[in-house]
Amino acid sequence: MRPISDDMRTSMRGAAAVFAERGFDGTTMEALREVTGVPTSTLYYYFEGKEQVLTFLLEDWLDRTAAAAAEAIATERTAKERLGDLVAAQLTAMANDPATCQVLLAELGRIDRLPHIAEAVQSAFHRPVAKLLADGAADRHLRSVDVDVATSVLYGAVIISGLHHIIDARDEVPAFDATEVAASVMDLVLHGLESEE
Amino acid sequence: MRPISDDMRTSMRGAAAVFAERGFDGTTMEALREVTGVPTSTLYYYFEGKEQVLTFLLEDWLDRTAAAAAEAIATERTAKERLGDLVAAQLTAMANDPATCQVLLAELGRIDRLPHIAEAVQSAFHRPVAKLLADGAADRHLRSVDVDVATSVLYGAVIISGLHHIIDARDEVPAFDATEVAASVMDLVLHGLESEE
DNA sequence: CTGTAACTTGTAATATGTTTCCAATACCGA
DNA sequence: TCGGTATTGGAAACATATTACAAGTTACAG
Repeated sequence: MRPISDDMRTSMRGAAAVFAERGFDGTTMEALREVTGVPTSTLYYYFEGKEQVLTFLLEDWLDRTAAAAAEAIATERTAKERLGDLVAAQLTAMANDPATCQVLLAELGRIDRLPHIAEAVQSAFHRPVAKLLADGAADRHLRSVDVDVATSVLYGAVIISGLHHIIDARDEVPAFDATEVAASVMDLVLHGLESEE
Repeated sequence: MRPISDDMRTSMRGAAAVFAERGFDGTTMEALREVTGVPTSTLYYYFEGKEQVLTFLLEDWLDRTAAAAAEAIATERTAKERLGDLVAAQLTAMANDPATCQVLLAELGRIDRLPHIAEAVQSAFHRPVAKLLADGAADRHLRSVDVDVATSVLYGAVIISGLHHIIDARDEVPAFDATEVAASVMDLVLHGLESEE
């Protein structure tokens, strides 16, 4: 893949929507040409094929999300509070780019064959959570739990809740109120389901 | 789609593994013929196309999972206990058929265009959970929470935890110890992350 | 200004794979 | 046996990804 200029990056914006709507195989290069305005030949000049167009979009979004996540947790607040901020940041990224996010989900099943994407998911979702869980155990605001289980649970909770709202919202952007959803999810994840009686 | 005989159902078993390994578009009808032993013409006689082969596999698995879920919650135990049983049943279904499960995840993003599948997911995952949450609020063993949020969170937690283990396990069947994973997930979901100090 | 290399795009060819069609054969109930 | 349905092989139609290539355009170093 050749280096992508900012112009090209902007042109490719709309491509995610096509993948989201029609699925990978339902998306023709012709459709990408139509929506981006970039001629097919040019697409092949920059990308090695259709799949690379897709992975470019995913990595681009994941990188931005990872940056937002890193920023969200780099404060002086308690680990518990920062965990809420992190979830809110992740959901905000989802709400603001529902199409890409939907496509990412569609690739989750074969993520083991897309090492770059798997790594980017780690950076944007798992690693920040793992860090906060460790911090939280240290500052005593969070229970000490199995980090692997907890990151999976939290990742699943965030991504599926977000996807649920995205599908409900059809094509609106932002697809949902990230702060509100984050608050609901965090309430559940922090306090659990069990009655305190 | 013509009615599928039990013989044919059995023949199609292996197909999910191909979809899981190569992805939908990477899977050729030729590969399906090879792995199932069913000639291409016959596949087209029964299914309207490649996509319908896939949705058949998903519905078949989801129907079985829904039945297992229904059975798991039809006991005299408390709602809290039955919730654990339900999660264990769902994870067992996943562990026993990792390929199909992986493919299901891969279709989650476009589930809004597969109404049958969406409905089957509701039956196998969301509705049983929703019922138990209501029961649990009634019998006071569970907190009264927003059902929509909680079902999404729980669904995400289960499916992503399961997928995580499936990917780790590569091709082993069962892919992981469902009882053990269910216990970890339930601990987290019931008690939450917050420290009780 | 000019030459060179990189960028961009249209057109045409090729390769792969899905899907349709149809005729031949096997199977099965009345 | 007869009539219909199920099953299958083979060929052909069709769509699309991908490659090849030539020609136009731009950026920029010298």
